[in-house]
Amino acid sequence: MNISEAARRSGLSSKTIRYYEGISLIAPANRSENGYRIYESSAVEELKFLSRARDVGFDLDECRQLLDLHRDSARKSRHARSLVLEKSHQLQQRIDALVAMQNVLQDMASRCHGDEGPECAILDDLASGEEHSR
Amino acid sequence: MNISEAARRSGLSSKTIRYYEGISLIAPANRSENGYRIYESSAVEELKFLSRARDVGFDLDECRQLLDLHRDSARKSRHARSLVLEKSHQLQQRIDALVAMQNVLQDMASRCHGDEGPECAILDDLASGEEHSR
DNA sequence: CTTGACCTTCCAGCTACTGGAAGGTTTAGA
DNA sequence: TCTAAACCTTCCAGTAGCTGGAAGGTCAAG
Repeated sequence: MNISEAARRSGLSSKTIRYYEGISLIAPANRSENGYRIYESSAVEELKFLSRARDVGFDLDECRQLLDLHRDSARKSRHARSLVLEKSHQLQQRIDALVAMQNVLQDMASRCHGDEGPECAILDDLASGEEHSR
Repeated sequence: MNISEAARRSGLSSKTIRYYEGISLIAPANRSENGYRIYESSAVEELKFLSRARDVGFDLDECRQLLDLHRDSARKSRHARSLVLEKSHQLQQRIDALVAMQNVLQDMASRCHGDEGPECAILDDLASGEEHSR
């Protein structure tokens, strides 16, 4: 199949597939006579794997490691597990940070009249660096 | 004061301050005879404002709008409020997405032995695209 | 007079793509 | 048979928000 069909089946864009090939995340696709890339369903499986790994938050370097494990029949599952736990921890930290930001925003909004006047708790807060009661 | 002192007081790096000047987020600093940038405390206040706005999740374009409002004595507080509510909404969406990812990771990790063997629920999930219980 | 800590400008690189230009190929239809 | 649409190719540039580093000027202390 051509690249657009592989894209459709994998959930990635054609651009992304070429990009992944460019950075050697996947093996170079075979080419047909006219120079078009050809994909087997096994290649599409790898693309799907990548798409899912990206979806749950892994960066491309981590995807590379996961793909290596996926391909390695002598792998040890603790390697995959440790990648997942580490990523889960990172996500939790990002979530905590975002929630903290959101609390500040909500607090600001709750104290701002939001009317036609210039008085504004939000701008005052940003200007003064006032502490917020969580 | 010199740039490093302004950096120390504002919580930004010298590099970042120069960058903000480069993209015209702040006015060009006056220069002393030797060409060094000089900062008044009023400039430091603007830098602090930016630092805080970045901290709660605003991107540089939004910071620019907030700074414009901050400087405008005829501003309307509903403009600031609407920026905050919109940002809050965006943060909530990002949080929801990250939480969903984290749930998937936790589920994967819970079903993976994480031992010396090759059998691995994580890699199987990524390979198969299996649905996860929430 | 040297050392170290500042300062300057400018250029490159980071992530993970995406958009677009310029051009070749294929296929369906008038 | 011509043409238009819809593919495909490569390559280059841009995105956000800095950060690192090179090459060089300045300044204060010892």
